[in-house]
Amino acid sequence: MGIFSRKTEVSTDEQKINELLTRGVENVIPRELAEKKLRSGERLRIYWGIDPTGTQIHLGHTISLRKLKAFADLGHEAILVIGSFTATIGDPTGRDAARAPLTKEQVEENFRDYKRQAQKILDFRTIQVRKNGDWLFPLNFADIVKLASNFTVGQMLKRDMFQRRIEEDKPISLHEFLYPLMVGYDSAVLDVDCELGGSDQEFNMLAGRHLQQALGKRDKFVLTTRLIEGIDGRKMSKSFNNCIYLDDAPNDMYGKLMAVKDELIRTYFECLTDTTQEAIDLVMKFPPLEAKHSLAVAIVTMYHGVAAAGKAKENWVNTFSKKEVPEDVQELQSVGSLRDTVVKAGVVSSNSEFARLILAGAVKQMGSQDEIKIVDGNAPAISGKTYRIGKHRFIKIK
RNA sequence: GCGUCGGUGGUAGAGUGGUCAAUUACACUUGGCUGUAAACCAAGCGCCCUUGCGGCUACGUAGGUUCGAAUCCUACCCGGCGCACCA
Repeated sequence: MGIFSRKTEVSTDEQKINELLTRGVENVIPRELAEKKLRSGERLRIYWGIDPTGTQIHLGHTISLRKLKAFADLGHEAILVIGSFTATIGDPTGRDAARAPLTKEQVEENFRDYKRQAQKILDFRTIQVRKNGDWLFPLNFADIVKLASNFTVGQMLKRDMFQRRIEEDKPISLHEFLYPLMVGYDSAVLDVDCELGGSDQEFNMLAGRHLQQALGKRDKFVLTTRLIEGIDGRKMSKSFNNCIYLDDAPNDMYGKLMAVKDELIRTYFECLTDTTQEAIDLVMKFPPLEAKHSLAVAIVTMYHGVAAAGKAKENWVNTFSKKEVPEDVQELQSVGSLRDTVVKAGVVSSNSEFARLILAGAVKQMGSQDEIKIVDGNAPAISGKTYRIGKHRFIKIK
């Protein structure tokens, strides 16, 4: 632990503590314990666990990442736990049973990639990284039985996800009961004061609190971060395809942020940026379009810098407000007809799909003044011309 | 192990011998209206082409019955529930 210990001053600034426990936060359990610990001036040990499954970090994940950083910034001991063991077990939800166990090398590689993305938020010089395989792999069956004896089936079944699955006659695999055990053991081994996680992890984290108590370790509090909605208002999730990724290019990130529902602007500001409450209140008085521009600029700046954000805004205004051709049009080599060119490049998924788009009047050739609607499905791809398909797809023929 | 119910398109969930490329809802795509969006309205939503009341492939997997099967039969795989088991 060497370099992390000592000489770090722990801040007990009331306002900072308050912000820490409220902004982007879903729940703090138990709240009194959290407040007491944070005010004590003691250096707390806090951790957040991730699965090294090759995740593309999206804005939803950044709430926890940023929270971890906030703890570190206050002078606490922040630990990032990589689920190197859990990743080799398979999908805890049982949904994707065929998920292949990851090898050690894959875990390493995935984490490198994760770190590359997370670095945009975390300063790894002030964050410890631990792998839960270090203490989970050595456990034998007897150890596991002993651990399991700390829980009752009733406790496990209380989890509402299980309740729902029982009601719906959906399967619950036995190993799903072991998952909270593993997660809980992490916090017992690390003997932490606090665990962070998405609110979907609340049950697992509380299992850890229980286990830690049962094993006579520190009294841990749990802080769940909010699950943020994606562009369309549903939970941000890869399966809904409504995520904004840290790896998104500035223009994409900007475009996606502009597509966010108006009602989410304030939430995004509060959970995803450091903009002060007063500034947010001020921005929210703007017309929605402008408020959203502010949001987009703020977030793109965080991950790509001011210059890129400015350019992204300009590009967006040009293409969508002024209906000009975006600067980064995809250029395609013509292979004869427009259909073949565009299908071959994967811009349109199939010939049938292209035919439908033609029928719907979605395919247009851009001119300096007007757009010409293309009605002939066999129209050639004319060199030098730019075509627009629907609202968002632009291609230029070389 | 026995019994029983079930496995359908991105999801939920209809359909129980022909009229089923499969009702419907959500999601998605596109057009209209807008502020880019949302909401709303409309169309589309397996693939292929010589675009036709066209061909091909699809309702867990493999066979079978039939002029014809998502629908019936057989085997297998997977799941729920009940019974049994209580080491």
